[in-house]
Amino acid sequence: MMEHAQEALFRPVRAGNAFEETVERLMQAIRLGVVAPGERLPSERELATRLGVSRVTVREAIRSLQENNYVESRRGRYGGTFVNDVIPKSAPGKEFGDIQDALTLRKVLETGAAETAAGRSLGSAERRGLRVRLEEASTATLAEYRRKDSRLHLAIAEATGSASLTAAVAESRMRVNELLDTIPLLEPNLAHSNAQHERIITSILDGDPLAARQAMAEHLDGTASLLRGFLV
Amino acid sequence: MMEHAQEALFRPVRAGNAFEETVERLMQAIRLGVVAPGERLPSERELATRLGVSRVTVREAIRSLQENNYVESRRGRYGGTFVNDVIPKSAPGKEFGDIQDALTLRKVLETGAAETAAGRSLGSAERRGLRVRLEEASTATLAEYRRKDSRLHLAIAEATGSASLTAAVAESRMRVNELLDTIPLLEPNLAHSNAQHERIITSILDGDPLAARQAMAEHLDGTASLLRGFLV
DNA sequence: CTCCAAAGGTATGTCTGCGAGCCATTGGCG
DNA sequence: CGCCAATGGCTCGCAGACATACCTTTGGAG
Repeated sequence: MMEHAQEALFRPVRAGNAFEETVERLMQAIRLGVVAPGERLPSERELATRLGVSRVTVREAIRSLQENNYVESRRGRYGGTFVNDVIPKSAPGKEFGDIQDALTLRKVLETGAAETAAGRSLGSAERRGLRVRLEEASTATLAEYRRKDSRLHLAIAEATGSASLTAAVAESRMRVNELLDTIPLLEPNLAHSNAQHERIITSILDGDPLAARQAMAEHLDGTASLLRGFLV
Repeated sequence: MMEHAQEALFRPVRAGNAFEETVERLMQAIRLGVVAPGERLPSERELATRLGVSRVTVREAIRSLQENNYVESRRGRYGGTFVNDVIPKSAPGKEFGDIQDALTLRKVLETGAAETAAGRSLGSAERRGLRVRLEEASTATLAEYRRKDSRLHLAIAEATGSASLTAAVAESRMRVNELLDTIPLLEPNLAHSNAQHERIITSILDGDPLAARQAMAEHLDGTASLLRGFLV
């Protein structure tokens, strides 16, 4: 019997209870900037359907976000639940192994995504989308940088055309962002990242898979060593 | 709001109910060969703890496996639930998009795993483990090939030292194996695969990440085009 | 030969989460 | 100005899953 593989297969079947998991998803959407401050979340009924949980559970999750001031709800037609400008909260301490694990998975997923995206023939909408996200990230302030950065990286994952790869990247980024939130974000890092983003997107749009992979790998190694330096 | 990214974030929070998910996990362990025919599953109490479900749920899952003749249970000390020799069941029809999605994710994960494993300094136990799995796969009969093949690929994922990457590979393989079970497995494919496995493992043991990635990519492309040919 | 630890088999009461329905509020449209 | 569609707010009963406890079987150790 393969002892090590069992750890993967016999891990817990549920990430948590439905409520906690729902909170986590909504937090992801907010922290990754998929729903930006001022924008509206899908309606409770729609979220319940899409997340596969009851509306009661969705409401409990939203209530807890309200209590932490992440969102505000308004009733009536054209009402809804709107995202506030939020202060990212810091994560609890992590083990070295966890960090290494998260970074390993991220590198595999994101370099693979960049290579795959570069190897596809992208539609004009996708090409435009990538350029827009790049522009957004490059003009972002320190406060909004993490969110804009995530949007760009998610856009790259989407450009692979694989929904499950996009989901995996989103989850992976969430894990890594928790770690990144605990360390300072400095202007020089930001400028450096922007230059790397530029290379990555250019390589993808030029249809150069190897260059895209290489550029993404360097980009990720930057933040990875930053993380290891600060947290270990 | 990023419409496409929402599809990933707002996907259902639970893969299914606890019972179905538990059945799925046990099936994975059996179909991937992590627990081989004749071997014993962990005890019900242990599975309940590790999977994070109640023993009642574990028992219901095991019962349904018994009814489908995948396992047999024996009472008493040194009893337990033992894996039978099973006939792989065929999967229901899939959409082309699903196939593409599964193959894209698999390629990203497994080429990344091969490269990462080759870039690490492996312990002697890990090196030996890889050689053993390679040997097992190369001497496998047609009937046991899929299982031995999966064991080898999982061993490569484990060699990255990343538990979450291993879990992702296991899940990905499960998806792809469902598809592979619907198409014939031929001797020539098998011989070809063995040669490729040899190259992959040699590259990993030699510490040559690029060669490992390259060899894995070619290996996966082989079955990928086979699949596309048969299923589309 | 006896004991007993460890495994599967069974039963019960509790609680979470779900479904479904209804209420309250709001702002645009006719 | 009144209607009404779409949204959040609320309640109640049911089904699934859980924790816990106890029973039954088995085979090795003493």
